[in-house]
Amino acid sequence: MAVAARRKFRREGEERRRQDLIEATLDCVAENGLQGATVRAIALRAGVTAGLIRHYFPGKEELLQAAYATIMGRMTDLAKTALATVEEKPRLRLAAFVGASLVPPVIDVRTFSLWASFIGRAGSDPALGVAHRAGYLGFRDEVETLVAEVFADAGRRASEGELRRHAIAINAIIDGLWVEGCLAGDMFASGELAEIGIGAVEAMLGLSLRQGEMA
Amino acid sequence: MAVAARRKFRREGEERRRQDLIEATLDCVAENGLQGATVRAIALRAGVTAGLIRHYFPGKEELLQAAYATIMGRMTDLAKTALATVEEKPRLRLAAFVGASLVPPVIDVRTFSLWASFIGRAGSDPALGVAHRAGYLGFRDEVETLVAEVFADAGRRASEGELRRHAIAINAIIDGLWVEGCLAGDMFASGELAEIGIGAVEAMLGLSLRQGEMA
DNA sequence: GGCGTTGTTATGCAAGTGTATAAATATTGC
DNA sequence: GCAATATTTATACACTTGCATAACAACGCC
Repeated sequence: MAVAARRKFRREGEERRRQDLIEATLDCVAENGLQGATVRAIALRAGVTAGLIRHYFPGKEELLQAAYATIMGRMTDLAKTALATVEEKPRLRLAAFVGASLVPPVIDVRTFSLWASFIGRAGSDPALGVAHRAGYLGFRDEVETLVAEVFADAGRRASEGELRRHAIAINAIIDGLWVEGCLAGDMFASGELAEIGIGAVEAMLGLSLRQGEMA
Repeated sequence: MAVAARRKFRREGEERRRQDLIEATLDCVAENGLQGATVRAIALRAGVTAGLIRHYFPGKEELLQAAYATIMGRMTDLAKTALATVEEKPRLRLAAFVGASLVPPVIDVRTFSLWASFIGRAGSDPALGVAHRAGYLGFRDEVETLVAEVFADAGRRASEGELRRHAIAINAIIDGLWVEGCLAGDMFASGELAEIGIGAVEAMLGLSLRQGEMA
């Protein structure tokens, strides 16, 4: 008798399974928004059955939080990688940072979809709002430090307020170009956004940031 | 006998009801994302029962599309209002436009929530992607025209490529500051973002845009 | 190689989903 | 007032959702 055979399976390490489930969740959210992230869809994509989710997470809510933490961490890491350039001179480092923020893998539709899906609820979900602020401020502080170094290197002085405003504006330029690059990357030539971003920052600071034309 | 009384109701004009339903939908989406926009939640907020939705829309999908079209139109209108300043001189008009884009009602958490909720699916939903592009390009063209007028007014010449790059960068500055203002408006003093935005655009164009200090 | 542990599947359930349909009543024209 | 109309409510249905539970089987240990 062909009785419905029970599905074969392998036991995976706990960390591996958790990671797989989180990754599957991110895939679902990226493709169909939070609505698409049902336990069954997630399980299907992770290659397990739905019930297993509750073996690794208290509930779907916690899985989503873990997924959000993961994507936030990943974005932060990307930003840090962009910051950790090998360049020595502050001006080159700033240029490298801006440029790296405006090409793949930072420019990425999937990441953008995830960001938008989660951040859309930052207005109503306090936890999300707080997380965004923390990430943004950390990021902006780094930019501000970088700008301060650039100014020092160029022998220019700037007040705290000026540094703050510059950091806010540079952040905004990067964010704005990032959104456009993610949403409609094909409208721009390869490297064009990076070029525009660096040019804009140069103009804003009144300094050349590239080698060969440095004052 | 206290038999369950049927609910009283009033007949509203067709257009009014449609608008109410759309507005209720936007409220639901803004507060709890697309997930929160269930027919019952929408109906409750609109003060009607769920079945009525299907009397005005073929299905929930169409209601959501109508809601998206509404918010897009509203954002476009706000942008147009910001563009339609009374200023005569191109430089003042550009400054007024940038400034108006960075204060309420353009800066608004609810609008941002709606934008993020819908745009998150622009990567997977072609219709959304196309709509975004159209809106963005229209917007950018306006900025480009404005920049061209500013240059002409200042007696400066710029190639098509330069104009394009300036428009892209100015757009990005506005968008980036807009996002921050919406997400964490309380981190900035009133009018600070507008000030930063105008200052950044001035630096990028190498021109003063305000009265009294014009070259 | 048998056996306990527990990761995993399978099944079931109550609540919520969008939609279809019929009944009821507010409104209009006479 | 009264009948006709179609807006609105009420109810039902099939399906999906997250979660609970029990059966099962893969792996480690002796």
